[in-house]
Amino acid sequence: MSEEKKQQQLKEVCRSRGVSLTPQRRAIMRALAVRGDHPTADQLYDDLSCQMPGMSRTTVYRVLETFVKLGLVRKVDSRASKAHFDADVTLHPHLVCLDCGKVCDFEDRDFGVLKPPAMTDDGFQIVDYAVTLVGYCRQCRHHEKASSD
Amino acid sequence: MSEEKKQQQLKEVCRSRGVSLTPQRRAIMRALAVRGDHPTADQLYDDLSCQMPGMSRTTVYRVLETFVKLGLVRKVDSRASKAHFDADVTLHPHLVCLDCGKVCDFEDRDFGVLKPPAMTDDGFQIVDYAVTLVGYCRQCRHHEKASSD
DNA sequence: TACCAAATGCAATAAATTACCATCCAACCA
DNA sequence: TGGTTGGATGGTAATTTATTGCATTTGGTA
Repeated sequence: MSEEKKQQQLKEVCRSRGVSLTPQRRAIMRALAVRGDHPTADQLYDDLSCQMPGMSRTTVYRVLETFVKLGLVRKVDSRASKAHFDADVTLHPHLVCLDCGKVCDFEDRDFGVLKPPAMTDDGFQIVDYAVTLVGYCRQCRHHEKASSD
Repeated sequence: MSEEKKQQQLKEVCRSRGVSLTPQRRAIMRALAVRGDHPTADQLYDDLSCQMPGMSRTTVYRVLETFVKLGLVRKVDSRASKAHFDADVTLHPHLVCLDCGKVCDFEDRDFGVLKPPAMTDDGFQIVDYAVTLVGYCRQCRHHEKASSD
């Protein structure tokens, strides 16, 4: 989805759910939507603090959480202990680099399309799933070569 | 794999890789292997500090990391920002509860068996993958009912 | 049994996230 | 258009999770 469409979606969802459409929320959505990778809250804060001086780190964390609740943004699991965010909420597999922690999309969107049951025998209700491919991005493989034993 | 077999494996790997088989390592492996869910380092520390007074939190973190490096334990991604550990290193899908953060095994081990390419067009080298089913465990669904609107 | 490198325990530190609260402003209404 | 108000923000402090430095202890081996 384009950045403009995402802004449109943000506007509609804010209106229909009765939450304020603040400049910060617009800026955070823009910053997230224009990135091809899937940044952490802190990476977004770094991007934003230049463009919008006074933007608070707390606000970035808070707004992202709000977006997740509103279904505008998806939280992506990575192997590192920080949350990554994705403006594309449709189900698709991700690549995670074990070296630099970068998270990006796997091109083949039909890969790993599954039909999990709505409920397990144990009574665990399944509402979503994620397929994560783990390895080493091109950049890190190149560094690796230089320093490998 | 049973807890005894896991201890056996630990012994063999320690010997072959030249690392010490300490009481702490045995205790941490036992504590992990006997749990059906996949605890965090801190949960294991809580379990262990009762049985083995003097056991240090640092040691738990450090030993788990060592086990991962030795291939004895797998680190499991969850939606929460903490690492979970699994003594079963074979590839299998996990269930993650959005409410309590608990991570456990999905019974159907053939579910989500994929064959990712070794390399993407972008030059990302794939070495592993994970399938994570997300939802609400039975316990949390019951609590939910009581407090739902 | 004695040695030594590796492992441990403790304390301090770092990184990521959340809580708190005074101030501010987007949305709504007259 | 100006006033009102409840939700949102910014800054700091606190919390949670994880890591590091260093002195002490100990498993493995001669």
